[in-house]
Amino acid sequence: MAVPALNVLLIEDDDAISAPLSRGLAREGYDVALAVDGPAGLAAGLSSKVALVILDVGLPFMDGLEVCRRLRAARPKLQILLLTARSEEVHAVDGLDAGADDYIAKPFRLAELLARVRAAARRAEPRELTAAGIRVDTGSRRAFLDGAELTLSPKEFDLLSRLVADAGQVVTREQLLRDVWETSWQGSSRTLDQHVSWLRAKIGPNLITTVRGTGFRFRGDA
Amino acid sequence: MAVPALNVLLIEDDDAISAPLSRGLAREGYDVALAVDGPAGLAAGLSSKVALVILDVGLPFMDGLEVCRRLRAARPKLQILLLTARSEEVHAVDGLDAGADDYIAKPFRLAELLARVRAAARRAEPRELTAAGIRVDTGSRRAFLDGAELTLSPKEFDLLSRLVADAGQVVTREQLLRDVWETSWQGSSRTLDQHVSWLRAKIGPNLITTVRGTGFRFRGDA
DNA sequence: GTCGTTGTGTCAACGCGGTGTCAAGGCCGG
DNA sequence: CCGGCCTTGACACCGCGTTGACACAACGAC
Repeated sequence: MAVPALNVLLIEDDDAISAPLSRGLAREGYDVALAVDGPAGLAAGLSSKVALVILDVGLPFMDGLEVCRRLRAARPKLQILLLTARSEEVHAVDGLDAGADDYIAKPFRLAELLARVRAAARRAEPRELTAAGIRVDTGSRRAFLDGAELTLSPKEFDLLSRLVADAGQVVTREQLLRDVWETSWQGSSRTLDQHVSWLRAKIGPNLITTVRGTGFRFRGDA
Repeated sequence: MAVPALNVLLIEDDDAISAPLSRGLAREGYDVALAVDGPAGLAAGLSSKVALVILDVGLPFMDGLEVCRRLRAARPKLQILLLTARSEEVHAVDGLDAGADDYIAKPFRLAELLARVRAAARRAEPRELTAAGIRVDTGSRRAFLDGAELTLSPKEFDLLSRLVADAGQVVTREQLLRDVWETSWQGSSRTLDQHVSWLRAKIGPNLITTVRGTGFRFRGDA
């Protein structure tokens, strides 16, 4: 399902936790960045590229709750998932007050955390993507070209969404296969090219440009 | 979101809880009112504008349970969601006895509360849903097509309600099975398709669109 | 420039699987 | 016992994804 390589920021000083976690997240297809103390995490989290933050409450130099509060103040729609050292120590109230969207108590199972992250990621996904005359509405799964609705197959829709989500940037074949096809099999296959071809037939040949040896790029606004 | 500006009343004296909560609710698109003690909450809750109440049991001047009882007596169909200080203190029995529709124990996760609210909102009070010539009155469980009443079976009505509630949006098969059938079994079954087929026979084939591989979408425009 | 190599565009064909619908059967309340 | 209502299996349809084949464009070596 077209999860467009969501940027996740992990703020955690304990390597024993952050290492397996970021590995697991990467395996699920997220783009993971790591910060190891409060101020660094806060700075990184202010970047609009980050859509989801996993935040430990116990951090050097700046309390996690404080980081949470500041992040929330600056970015109301950011998804913040709090890791609490023990469920007793930090009450839900504190987390709520700080503006966290969800929290999970250590020790936690990796699978559960990933499930929570998936849920948060769904909430974080933008409902509408727009670039170069194309509008993609993920809620209704409809796409428009200059206001006129396009009739797209499921895969075509997912592919277009993925490309438009990173409009102006190159999306590699591997990313596309991973996000749209959910297979990391990178055997040579014409499938991807075929779908790109079909898309071009429907939206015109100028919006998707081939980046030879790498992938494709959707036209950034202009 | 799915619910068009549902009026929610939050009765909570602790600012540390009410502040983030009302922020979270507002972010989800609800119209939130706040009352900080029992009598005020009761008064506000009697207004027919309010469709859903989130009620803390520990309140100044009047016990939350008492507020709940009185609200229930006056408005049988009002959705009441109880916040209990700790799961041990107030038993489910008390809450149910007082007439609450759901209750949730502190500490709770914001995401979970919001999910419960969504569920309650879906059940909430004589709501009239309208889209594309269809009018659904969930109070009397009657549906109309261009003013003419439809004769629908219970499941057909539930299905139509669910689709119209998210008119313009794709409702996945999983969501429909969960919300209409309340089973999370996602075994392949033709049941859902059969009901959609029957619905189409009664309201015409153009209002419900199949979104292949995902679910169905009810026509969004008026 | 020419050639060879590698990556890409696209056509056509195939087969799978999601969906629409009929019909049979079961459950339940009147 | 009858009549709605829901479920389920069966079956056909057809949209859709996949794949192989082939032409061709891009690029490097010379």
